[in-house]
Amino acid sequence: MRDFMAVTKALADPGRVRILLALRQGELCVCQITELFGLATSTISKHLSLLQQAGLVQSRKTERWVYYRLADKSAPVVVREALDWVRKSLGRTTEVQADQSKLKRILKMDLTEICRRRCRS
Amino acid sequence: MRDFMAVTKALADPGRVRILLALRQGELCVCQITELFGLATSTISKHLSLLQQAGLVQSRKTERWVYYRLADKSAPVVVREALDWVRKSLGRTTEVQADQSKLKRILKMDLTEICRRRCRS
DNA sequence: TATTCATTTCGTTGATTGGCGAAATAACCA
DNA sequence: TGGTTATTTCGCCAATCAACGAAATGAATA
Repeated sequence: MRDFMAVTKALADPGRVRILLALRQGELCVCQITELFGLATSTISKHLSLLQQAGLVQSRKTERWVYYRLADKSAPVVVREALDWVRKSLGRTTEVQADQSKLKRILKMDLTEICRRRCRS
Repeated sequence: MRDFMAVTKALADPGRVRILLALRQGELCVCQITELFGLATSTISKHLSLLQQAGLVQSRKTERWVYYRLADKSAPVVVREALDWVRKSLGRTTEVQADQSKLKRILKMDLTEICRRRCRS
């Protein structure tokens, strides 16, 4: 019950759900996600922390960046089914596809440039 | 997205999830659910209203009582899958089975007696 | 018609949550 | 070592939410 509620609470915010859907593309670093949604870095970091506590995402640190990715097949059943449900329910909505388009553009940019740009603004 | 978030927000409270699991037994009236969880009637009513708005439960009014039941097969896919996920994930946890035991005792009681008892306390 | 009774709605209170910027942390580079 | 840089943590504010009791609703009954 405890684990299940961690998952439902993590899914109860549209921003976090959109992060999960963005991660279908593959792993993303915090600054890319920040750029995608236009929120403060600290806000995104908090969301990611919550998603990770629920087991929905995993992270990996390389050089200066922390990459987040969706939980893999070794994750608990409740988590895998939650991710399947999210993908199936929202994968094709226009809102999410808009995120995907924007993300494609972001992925073409250089990581360091994204971060530098964000600091200026 | 809007509909999906209504469902996830509805599932983000343990009390509401326990209500859904209790309704596996079949339809229950508000006073029975109130008795089961020991919360104020107004609190339960609000939870049920939220669950209904999300499409997870349906209601039926008969004589003095309002009965709530789980959404049936005519419900949207996203709702049916949410209910399946909840049942599969939590159906056999000890916490939920405790609710079931208590519910069995409540179902043996007379409806009018449950309501009368609650008013006194 | 007036009353009773189950439920819903309303208004309030205390707790949780999402958002931000600033400070702390941790890893790389000069 | 000292300085940059990406991320996390902290402290704060505004908004949301769960819980309650009281008042309103609405249907059955006396």
